[in-house]
Amino acid sequence: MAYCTQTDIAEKLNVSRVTVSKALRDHPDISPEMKRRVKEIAEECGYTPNLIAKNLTSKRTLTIGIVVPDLENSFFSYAVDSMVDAASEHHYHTILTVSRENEQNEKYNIQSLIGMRVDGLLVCVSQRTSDPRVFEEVKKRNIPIVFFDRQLEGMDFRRVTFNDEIGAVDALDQIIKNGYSRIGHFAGYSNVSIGRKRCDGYRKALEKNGLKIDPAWILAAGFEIQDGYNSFMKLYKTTKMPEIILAVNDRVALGAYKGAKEVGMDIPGDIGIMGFGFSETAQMFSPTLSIIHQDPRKLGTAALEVLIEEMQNTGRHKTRNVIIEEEFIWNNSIIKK
Amino acid sequence: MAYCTQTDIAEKLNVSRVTVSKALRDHPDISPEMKRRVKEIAEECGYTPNLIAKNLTSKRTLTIGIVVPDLENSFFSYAVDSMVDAASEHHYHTILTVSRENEQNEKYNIQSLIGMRVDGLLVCVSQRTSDPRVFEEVKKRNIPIVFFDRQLEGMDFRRVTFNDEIGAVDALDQIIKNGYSRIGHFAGYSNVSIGRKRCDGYRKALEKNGLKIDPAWILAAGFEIQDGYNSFMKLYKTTKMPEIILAVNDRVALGAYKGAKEVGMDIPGDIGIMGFGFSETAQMFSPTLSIIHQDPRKLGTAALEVLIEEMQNTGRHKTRNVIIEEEFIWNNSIIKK
DNA sequence: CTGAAAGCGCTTACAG
DNA sequence: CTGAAAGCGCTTACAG
Repeated sequence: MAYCTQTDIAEKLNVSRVTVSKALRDHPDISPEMKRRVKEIAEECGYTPNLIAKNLTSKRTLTIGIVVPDLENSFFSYAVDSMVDAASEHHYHTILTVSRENEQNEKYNIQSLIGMRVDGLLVCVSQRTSDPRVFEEVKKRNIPIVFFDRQLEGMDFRRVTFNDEIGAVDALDQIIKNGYSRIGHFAGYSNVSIGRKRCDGYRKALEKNGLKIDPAWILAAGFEIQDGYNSFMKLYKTTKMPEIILAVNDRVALGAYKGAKEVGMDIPGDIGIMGFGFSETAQMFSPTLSIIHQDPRKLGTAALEVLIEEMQNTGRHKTRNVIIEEEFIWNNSIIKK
Repeated sequence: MAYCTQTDIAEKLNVSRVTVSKALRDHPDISPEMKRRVKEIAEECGYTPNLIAKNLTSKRTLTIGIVVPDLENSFFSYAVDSMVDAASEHHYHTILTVSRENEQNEKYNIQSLIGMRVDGLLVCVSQRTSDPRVFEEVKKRNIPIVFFDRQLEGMDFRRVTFNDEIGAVDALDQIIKNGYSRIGHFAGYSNVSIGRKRCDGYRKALEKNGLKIDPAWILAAGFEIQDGYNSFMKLYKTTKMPEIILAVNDRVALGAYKGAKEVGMDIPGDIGIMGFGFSETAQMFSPTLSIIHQDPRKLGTAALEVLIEEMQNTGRHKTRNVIIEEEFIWNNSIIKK
């Protein structure tokens, strides 16, 4: 027989199922001797509690559902990794689903997770998600949910995000204090929220430090390697190059590296490059990329903690939005004067 | 009320629970009119089937448990991503667990998955796993299981792996046919199976092509960036440098890049570098790294397919071990003569 | 300290 | 075409 159940154990011992159930859970009702006997048999017949049955009765699954847009983006891999870790510390299992940046998949995933009666939900919406219906469903059912990294505008769920604006200002403060003043920005598109916020941070930092903003140094070309490369080449053809380029992400920074290499400019000797990113990827660069560090592990861990709080309803001092600090890591792509 | 059940629907309609259950599943027993009415109410009250209860009765969970050593290794992220994709095509859910290269976690994860009564298991064991007991447990319970990438020696479960030896021979054949003959190898340690197999491939390729194997060109230093760097520096101090270096993985190749840069050698102009790896990482290199491509998606998809076969017991023509081919991708780190 | 009763939300097999 | 009965493996609340 493939699985041994509590009933099987009860029959062997000639006691009731209840006794077995209690003994297995170390319920104070049961005598030590009985517990010993029950556990012995359980061991013998290879008893594995049927979590499904347990969940049906207990109304809790001790399971958290995770929805990410894409695992191939290593940022999310790291975030998920830390969530899984943190969850298991709290004795929760995790069910991971991937929506591949597709709103339909995302909806389907969330519905499945509801069907599995997860105790809580950790979700990072796809780039295009706009339909709030599934989330209203979640709310109606009182399922605790926390958004991380990205947010669905207009919903009052709790969320954990980075503050790119502050991150950019802090980092550029350091750069400027170090004596740099000619700083350009390879921005994403301003109609994408991260693109806009990072660019805002860039502008604020310059203003704050009394530097003029030169529109020719803000190149809004996109988020991919090729875009960074193109921006670099375009900039190279102008007479006045900046000393530092702030890239909207690491892929764009990589494009700038490729461009610099092609035209024979040395990093950091001839030009300094920095970008929003995270440490593992920064180490892949040569020289290692100076980054405004968005630590996916901090994000993941924080999101899980907030969810736990939400699930235990201990959130008396709820802060609806948790902001994760970004930290400037001065690697080797900018000379420290 | 948070959740609406079949019973709720039945009461509203004054029919039995069975009727509702059948109507919802489009059972031929039920009249179209009744189905319509049931579905209408279901929609109205926001009915979501309780998968847990369903599973308890149906004895199937339509869920596959995945165990990986580490998500921070992007190789596994990609593999998992493709598994999740492929699984959902077959209408299976996936539960992902991460063991962090720790045998204890791994054991715990597998036991949990058994407890959740997953229909099948996809596992990549940790580097140190040696205790076969959990796996014997799995076998005793007749839970279909497929090992991927790594294998636990001595168990006769099905597995899906790469063949590094063939991959190396194929790639080096191309290199040698292209006119190169002085080829070195930055190996891992030979007591680790992947290190050994890749090195064997290197040796075989040279022998096959009638080239002498120079022990001074085989540097077995480890698997990390620093090891590649050290090997490069050591090699650089000798008088005779090879034309090509085959690195045991991409991290070691990266170390070699750093070394080359430091001593002012141009890749691919002064030296060619290649390594075992996969395409996304190779693109991060500058110049892009020539790789013996271990495609994690091919691996993941194949593992899932084998598992599905195993679960459906249709494996009449079972091949116990599925080998995934590696393909040489000639990027920009080696000059094509 | 032990157990009989009832139930979680669903399905299967059978009867009408 | 519809439903009463029994059951999946467990737990809770109550009685003895």
